[in-house]
Parts: sequence; C-alpha cells; structure tokens
Amino acid sequence: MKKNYTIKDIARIVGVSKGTVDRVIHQRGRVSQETAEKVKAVMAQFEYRPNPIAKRLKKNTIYNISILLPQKNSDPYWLPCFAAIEQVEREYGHFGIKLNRYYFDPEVTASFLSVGLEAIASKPVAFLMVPLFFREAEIIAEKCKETNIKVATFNNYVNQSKVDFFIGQDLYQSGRVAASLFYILIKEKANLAILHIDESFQNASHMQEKERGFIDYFEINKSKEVKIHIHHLKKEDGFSIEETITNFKRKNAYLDGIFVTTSKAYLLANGGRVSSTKPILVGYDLVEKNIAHLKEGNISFLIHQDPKKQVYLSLTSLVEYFLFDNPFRKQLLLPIDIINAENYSYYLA
Amino acid sequence: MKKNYTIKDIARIVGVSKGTVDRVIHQRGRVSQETAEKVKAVMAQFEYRPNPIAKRLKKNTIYNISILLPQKNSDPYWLPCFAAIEQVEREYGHFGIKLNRYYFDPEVTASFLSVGLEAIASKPVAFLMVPLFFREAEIIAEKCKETNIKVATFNNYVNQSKVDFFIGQDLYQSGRVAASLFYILIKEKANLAILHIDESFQNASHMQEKERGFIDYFEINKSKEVKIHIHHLKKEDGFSIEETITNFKRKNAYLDGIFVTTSKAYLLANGGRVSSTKPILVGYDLVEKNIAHLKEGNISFLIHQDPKKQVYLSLTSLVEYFLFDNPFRKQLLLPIDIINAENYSYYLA
DNA sequence: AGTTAAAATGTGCTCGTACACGCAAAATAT
DNA sequence: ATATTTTGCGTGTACGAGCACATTTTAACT
Repeated sequence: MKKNYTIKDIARIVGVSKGTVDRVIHQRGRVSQETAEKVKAVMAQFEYRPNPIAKRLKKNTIYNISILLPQKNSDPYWLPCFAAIEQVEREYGHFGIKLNRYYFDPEVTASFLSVGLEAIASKPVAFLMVPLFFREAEIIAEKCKETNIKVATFNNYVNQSKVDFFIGQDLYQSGRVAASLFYILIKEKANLAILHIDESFQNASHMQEKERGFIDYFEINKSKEVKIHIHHLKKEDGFSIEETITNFKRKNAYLDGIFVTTSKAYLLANGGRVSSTKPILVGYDLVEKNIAHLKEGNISFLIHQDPKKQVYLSLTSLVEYFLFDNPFRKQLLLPIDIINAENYSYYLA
Repeated sequence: MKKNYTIKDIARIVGVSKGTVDRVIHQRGRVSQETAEKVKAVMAQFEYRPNPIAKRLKKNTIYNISILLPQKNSDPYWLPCFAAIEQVEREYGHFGIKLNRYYFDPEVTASFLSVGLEAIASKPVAFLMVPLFFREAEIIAEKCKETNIKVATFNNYVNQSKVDFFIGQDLYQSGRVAASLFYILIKEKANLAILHIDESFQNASHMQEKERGFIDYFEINKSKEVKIHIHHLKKEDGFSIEETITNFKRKNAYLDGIFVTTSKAYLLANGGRVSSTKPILVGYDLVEKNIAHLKEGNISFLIHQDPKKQVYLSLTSLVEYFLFDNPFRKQLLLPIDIINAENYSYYLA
C-alpha cells in the first residue's frame, strides 16, 4: 500500500519549497550543497518517481519520428508494417507522438538515400528505417548522429556501432531452425538446396547468414546423410521469374527439399504437385501466396519474421524512451516462429 | 498536422464557457437543449477527443484489480505469470493501477473458492483468475456480476456467458498442431498414445479438447497408418509418480510416440534414451525440466502456452479499458507456438 | 557601517480535465 | 406583487510537474 510521493510531499518532508526540490531533480543549480543532499536523501528514502502523467501534461511537446519504408506496391512482406504504425499512432497520439512516413522504391538504391535524407531533414527526434541498402543506410545513420537523431533499424542488420537500436531475428539461428525442420522431414539420405531468390540482391549478407546456419546444423547432426546445394536465382533477361523457376525445377528434379531464404517460396510451390516426388519446401514469411500453398500442403513450414511486431516494438521502444525515459536495449531478437498449416491463422493480423 | 482540440477550444468556438461544454460531455444536465446541440455539433466537427493524460491527472482514482493464482510452490508452469504482474505494475503503477495478489492451493478445491471470495470481498474493479475449478469459478464469477466487478479468465476455458474476458489457446487446435508434428515425425505406420498426466484431474475438459483435436487430425490425414491409444495417469497410492511412469513405459514399450497433454512430458523423458526405439515425445510448456530434455533431444517438440503473455494481455486489456475506455474483445486466442531445440531460447522470459 | 551583488529559496502560473460552487435570469409559488 | 425555487450558465480550484519570476538570505565590497 505504498503511496506515490509527489514533489510537494518531498518538499514538505525536507522543509523546503517545491521549487527547490525541482531544482535538485533537474540539477539546475542555485541550491546549497547541504539542502541538495537532504532532498536527495528524502527522495531516495521515499522512492520518489516523477509522475509521468503530470510531466507529459506540462511539457506539451510533440515528438516527431520519421519512418523510412519500401513503398506500398512493392513486396507484400512489408504490408503488416503499416498496420503497426497506425496502431502506435492510435495508442500514443495523445502523448504527442507524431509519425511521419517516407517511402522509397526498393528497386532504386538512389531513392533510398534521397528519401532517407529528406526524412531526417525535418529534424525528428528519431528515425526508423529498414536498411535494405546497408551502405546508404550507414550514410544516413551518420547524418543522424551529427544532428542528434536516434536511429532505429529493423529487419536487416547493419553495423551496430552506427545505430542506436536494432530489432529483428537472429538469421543464423533461423537457418538452423529451417535445417532442424528439414531434418525430420527428410529420409535417411537427401539432396537439399538452399535457394536465394530475389529480384534484386540487396541483402546478400542477410541470406548468407541463413545459409551458414543451415549448413552448420547438418555439420553437427550427421546421423542423416545430406548433400546441400546452393543456388542463387534472379530474374533473367528475356524470361519472367516464373519461367526462370520452372527452368530451375526441371534442371534440379533430383532435389528432395528446397530451403527458400526469402519470402518467395510460393514461386516454387506454384505448378503444384508435379508428382509424389515433389520437393519438400520450407520458406519465410506469412505472405498471402505462401499461406495458400501452406494450406494446400505444397509448403511444409514457414518461418515467421513478424514485420509488424518488429515495427511495433521498435516504435514503442523509442516512444517510451522519449515519454517516460525508459531506456531501451540496443538490440532485440524476436522469436523464430515455426508455422505450419495448423497454426498459421493465429499469426495473421 | 491536425491540432488536438481542447474543451477550452470548443467552448470558445461555440461561445460558451468550458463548464457548459463539460456538462454536455458528461451529460450532467443543467444545459439547454439548444446549446447542447450546438456544443455536440462543434465537438463532432473538430473531432474533439478528451485528453486522456489530463483526464487521468485530474481523476486521481485508484483502480484495484484482484488476481487469483495458484500458490508459488505449485506447478512451475505458473511462474512466468508473476513476472507479467510485476511488469504491469511497473508500466501502469503511475496510472493508479493497483494489483492485489491472492493465492490458492491447487490441490485443495475449497481453497480456490474461499481465497477467491476473499479476493473480491475488497470490491476491486476487476478480478482475474485461472479457473482451474470450473464449478467454483462460476460461483465466484456470478458474485462478481452482482457487485459489478469485471471478470477476466485465462488459460482454462469456462462458460463464456459467465465471464467478461477470456484469453488462452484453442485447445482443440493445439491438439491438431501436436498431431501435425507427429505426422512428420513418424514412419508410415505408428502406434501413438495420448497421455493425460496430472496429479489431480481438475481440468478434464482441458485435456479432452486436445485429445479431440489430435484424433481429428489423423481422421483427416489418413495417408499414414496410425493407431491412437488413450491413457490417463495419476499418482497411485504407495507409488511415486516416477514409479508410475516407469511402470507405464514398461507396459507400453511398443509405442512409437507419446503426446503428453500437460506440462509433465519431462517425466516420460526422464531415464532418457533406453534404446533407439524410445518413443517420440511431444508435450506442452517451457518449464525448466522440459527445456532440458528438449535440448537433449529426448523431447522433439513443445507447444508453448505462454502463461506470461496470457496474464500480461488480460491485465493490460482491463487496464486500458478502465484508464482509456478502450473496449476489449471478449475472447483472445493466442498463437500456438511450436518450439524445438533450435528456437526455444527466444521464448523464455 | 552601508551598499550591492550573488546565492539560495519561495511563489505562482500553466498544461487539459473534472467538479464544486456561485450567480443571474426565468419559472413557479405565495 | 414579492418571495422562492428552478434552470442555465460562468468561475475557480485542484491534480503533479516545470519553469519564470519574485523574494529573502548571505557574502563581498567600499
């Protein structure tokens, strides 16, 4: 039954005015050493914590946070991010949190840089981005450091020293999770492929980490005989991505399983069950087309990277820091959710 | 760039005093029909939303919430709940949220009822419980209804009409998830057991739902030949639970896999790898002993019921309702998290 | 000693809302 | 007609913190 002590309480107990207590709290000087000590002692004794409600009401400032995201008509993987932004706006709008959205074209590196610079030109208190282009992201991050803007990143890893906050998955470990699933899905002997598909190979390191984890798992668990083949696939000139995939499937018909390291597993599931020898598929992300194939049984498992949660948590971490001085951890690694046809629905929206 | 309009703004625009606007908002009467209409119109036009911060500061009321939980030295499954309570206290303490803990002995039905009644005797605004004993839980819930106390439940399902809020998992579906995992773990033919272990069988329906889901899955997916055996295990007089388990294992050595519907899977994993024919184990809950066996490979998968999240979300739903009038959904079904040796660590605390 | 600057402390308003109170005009009663 | 109640509205204070400004106390000079 402990009361929340106020500045007035502390002042009364020490025998000074609240102005003096306030000066001690904010270290604004003009207080004798002696009384400062007394005030501090009493504050400590009664565990004084300033009332964040009153604080907020008084300092009626607006906190602008800029967010740099891929434009809406690009990869549907990013769609849940927008819902997260709206949720934070709803929850914290009355606390003076203003979120400003900026969109870049993921196909055009230069747009990432230019829109990113535009986003921080208005001098927000914080800047959140998905650093698809790590070189450009670092340039923006450095500009933020100069102007004292907190930098948060999600989904893609960049050099920790450049940013204040990162949230995402441990990609190496997610590769291992995928491998552990294949391990129970395959027979005693199997040919497996790691398949990196992306229209543009921005995030090479992103895929490499997953690859490393996947290979390591089978290095350690040797009781099944597995051969791992690594393939990079990209839209070829004169062919659609679908044609490229069909071509790949024909050339590699001997594969028992394919680990698709991007959200494009549905491309391999398309065309469906050619025969009972169709390869086992494990991929990433709960995008609509993947879900459809998961339900059909064409994809065995998906790993959920939860972009919505990533955006929600990065924004709330920043917000709580500015509003309530809650320190945030420099790095947050989200769970590696294993999704199949029986549990996917609980992870949507 | 829309401003947040205040009562004062509205008053100025209408040409009345803030007192009048306030009376309209709270429907306290003493306002002429005519001006009331005008005020309402202007509020609607400028989308007036009362500032929850100021509101909270003024109405300095304390919201007492009572929580009924199993006492700490019982099943370790409940341990994460306490952390959730502390977190909510930290986050909402300054908003006047006070959480009062009450503990019952899960071995003694009567203690549930008596401590529960004690918990609501102090007339809290809300009451959260884990309704292990559904009959007694309904009695308490009815008492709450009479005295206008909001009733929230988690983990165990009770009649929806009796309570205001429920959070937990869809148990039928979680049985199906377990079955879908066995499906890929077993060979073409297999003998599987559903094993209900509990020192006391309070939550019979809890287990039945899981059983039903498990069986249904194999009814639908018939491409593997599975025989399902159902067993109830309970501490027998004169024997320790461990001895009972050993006895069960010896008598049922032919089993290829065992689905343990409670958090006691570790009991079957104990004694470890008797031979290469040891049964495949899938169980529930990330309690310490289960995790240890998961790492060792004695348990293949665990389904995470996330008691911490259950408590956290039920409390925050109530809190946001009282503080900010946020309506809560009557029922919230949490994801059925699939956990193995490679991803468990991200789900712990 | 008196004057003045500097240091230490107190006072009072503000943020937006809730609510008690006050006071005039209108409606009713005597 | 005057007294009294009712209706409709305005005023003012409080919640706790922050900050500008006022006031007192102490120190430092002539």
